[in-house]
Amino acid sequence: MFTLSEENYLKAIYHLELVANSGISTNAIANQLETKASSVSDMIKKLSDKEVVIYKKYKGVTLTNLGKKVAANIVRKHRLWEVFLVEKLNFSWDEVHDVAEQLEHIKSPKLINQLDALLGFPTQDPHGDPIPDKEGNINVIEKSLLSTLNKNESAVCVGVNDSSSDFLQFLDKKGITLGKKIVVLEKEEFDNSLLIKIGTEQLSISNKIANNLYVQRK
Amino acid sequence: MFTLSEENYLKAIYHLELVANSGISTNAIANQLETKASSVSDMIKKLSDKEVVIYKKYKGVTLTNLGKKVAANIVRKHRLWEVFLVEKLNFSWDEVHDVAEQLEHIKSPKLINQLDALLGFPTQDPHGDPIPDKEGNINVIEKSLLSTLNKNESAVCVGVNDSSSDFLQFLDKKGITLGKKIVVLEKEEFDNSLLIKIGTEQLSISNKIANNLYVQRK
DNA sequence: ATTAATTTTTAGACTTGCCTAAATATATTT
DNA sequence: AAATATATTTAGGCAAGTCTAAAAATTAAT
Repeated sequence: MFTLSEENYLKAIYHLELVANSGISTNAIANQLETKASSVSDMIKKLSDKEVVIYKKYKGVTLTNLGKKVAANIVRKHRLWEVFLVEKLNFSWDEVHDVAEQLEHIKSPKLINQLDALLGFPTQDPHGDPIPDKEGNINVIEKSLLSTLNKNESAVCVGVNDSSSDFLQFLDKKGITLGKKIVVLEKEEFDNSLLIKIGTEQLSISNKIANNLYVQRK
Repeated sequence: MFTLSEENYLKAIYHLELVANSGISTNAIANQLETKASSVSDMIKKLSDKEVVIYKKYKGVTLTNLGKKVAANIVRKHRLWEVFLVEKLNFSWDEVHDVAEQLEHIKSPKLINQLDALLGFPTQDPHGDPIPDKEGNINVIEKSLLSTLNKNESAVCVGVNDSSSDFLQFLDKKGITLGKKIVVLEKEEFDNSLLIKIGTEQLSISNKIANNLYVQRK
């Protein structure tokens, strides 16, 4: 069994490994968890004793298969709860993260299995992120950043890279929701902004926005 | 804001106050929480500093109005989650306690309000216990222990005094559920056991059982 | 290939919440 | 009312998880 703190470390390492190619540094974890490298060093020893990470001093850390499974299960719970909050309790997608952050630590296999069933076995959370199955496997869908599209290409919104309230509320305000079709009408060389058609609307989208919105080419 | 441990102490004191008439002793709390009196002494000082209990050394402890409100809110959350587990996730009434014990500590007013609405604003949990409202008020219903009924009296099951799995599963096995009508056919002087009619069945009920089942006289 | 800069680890301390053992206060007997 | 028993508090210590500051290792730069 893992403490709340251990679970948070495992989750952080799990997320960092998805984008990293080598071992995860103490500093990277400290940064992710808003804590200090010295605290991370301490905790990594405990996790290493529990055989969920491989740790060589000064060489960064890697999840073991067990560690990956434990971490994926926490992510699974987090994302299922997010779906629950949106689908059943009328939360909007910018309100779910903090609550799911608490709910993900509830320990009850039956609870999470029944929740999964209640929600109809969803495969994605409200932000388009994949929900790991019971074994921790995720179904990776092909997606690209909106910023990589060329003029006249069309695509469908499938996810966000930034889940901050500010960004999500901005998308709401502009009527950009998952599943919506986008066509790139113009691509401005100067500032890499895009003119897009979304529904019947035309919108100008800054590069920063386009770098945080995932689409699937159509 | 209160820590998990502080919340558990407040809840324990709240439950003890419901059946006590004077201040709650250190030992009573220690007993309820399966901890030591010395630990309770420590914690009570913290709770006193936070103005949720009144504490005079050696004189027991009492919840302040703030303390009552905080405690009632935890109980509210616990019982709403129990309803959720039974109504939405197909838990049986003997499986809900431990999970609700975790869920009651989740901090999100919106979550609990929306959950309340999803469940249709229930006033009782699966064991017949009242769910405090947002202000901490509870709707006390008139109820008696089955053991207090006399021969030929009839009543309806409305709650349990013991929520242990063993007892609840026993009731399931005998087909005794909340809402069922009971008639006392015989009362045995020797061992205080009862012969009751429940539905079309006749059942012999020991005094211990009758002392743990609440009914409403009809 | 040394030196300098950065990263990581260690050492020591702090807080929370718990414990045991001892001291003190209250309650109960006689 | 003194003596005994019980309840409560205090004192000191321990584990988890964090921190700061210093030491050690690694990486980068000259």
